[in-house]
Amino acid sequence: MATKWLSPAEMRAWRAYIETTHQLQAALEHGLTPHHFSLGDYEVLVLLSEAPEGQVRMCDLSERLSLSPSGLTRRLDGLVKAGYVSRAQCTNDRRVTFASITPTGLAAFKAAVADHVRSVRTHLIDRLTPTQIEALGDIFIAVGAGLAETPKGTR
Amino acid sequence: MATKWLSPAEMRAWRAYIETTHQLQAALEHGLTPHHFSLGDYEVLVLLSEAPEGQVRMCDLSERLSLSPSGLTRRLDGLVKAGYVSRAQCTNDRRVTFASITPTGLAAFKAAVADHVRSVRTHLIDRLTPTQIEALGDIFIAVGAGLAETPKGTR
DNA sequence: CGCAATCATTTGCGGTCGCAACTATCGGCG
DNA sequence: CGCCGATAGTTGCGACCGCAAATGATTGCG
Repeated sequence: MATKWLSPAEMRAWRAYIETTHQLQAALEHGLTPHHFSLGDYEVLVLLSEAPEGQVRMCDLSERLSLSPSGLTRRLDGLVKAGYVSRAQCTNDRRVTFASITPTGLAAFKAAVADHVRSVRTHLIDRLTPTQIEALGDIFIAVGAGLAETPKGTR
Repeated sequence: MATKWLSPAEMRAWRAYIETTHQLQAALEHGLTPHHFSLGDYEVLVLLSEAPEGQVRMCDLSERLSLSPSGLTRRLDGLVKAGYVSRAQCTNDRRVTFASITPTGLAAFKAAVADHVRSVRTHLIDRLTPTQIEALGDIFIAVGAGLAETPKGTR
């Protein structure tokens, strides 16, 4: 079967994406170090702080973070040890555990948000025109939709 | 100082990017498992196979891969153990070692390329219009340029 | 020339993550 | 009611990676 190669424009886009995405992640990670937690920890706090009761089932968290269950367990371990998150058993279904943000965690999160937003701006948003920002959203929503509809076996 | 928050469009782009990028990487990684190496290994082989003599200085490799020196050492360890890459001392400057692709490595790489390109197509390229592909390249080239010009201390 | 700063690479260490296996719990169907 | 399969979470294990320190080699300046 003949392979359909990438055109120059496709190659350019693909390489730019692959080469830059790691650097961008590292830069954002670095921007959070003064606050003593990682980008992954930050994302947990984002989701918890947005949740109605400040708590989310582990199961749902791992899916929304694209993290394996064990990965989430360990990430929570760190946040619990830091006092930012606590675990709460669900009385209704005793299999499920809620991750719940503590007042300390919420305070730490609020203290970090401004820095992080500034970081996202300087490294990503402010580099782009409004048209490009629109396109960026469109592109990754389309790609995400494609990944979501792919059967899990084929992943 | 007042924090400038993200507009809805900016938030949409940022979230779509962050949430999708991990999944995309995982999907591409998964597509290489039948060939018994990781996306990181694959990227090493790409750079080596493109190099004039099939060899690149460790130093240059680590920079082009956005990998720490130690990370590259370990990644090469694996590739050397697999027989895909060999280390060669530079006679001119005995500090440097070249990573050099072996015939076995080249064969394994060539066997994987078609699968990988197909994977990139199905998960990314074929989801986008030509206009979006152009925009994707522009966007990450701009972001990459911004990251490159940032002083290292600020990273 | 000779010493100090620099550079290229490796190693020890700790942290993060995924997979597979295990435990505990729930739900449905006979 | 009782069992089987599915679901939620944790743990053992191994892989990968970054930082800091160590080693060996080179360069430059006095």
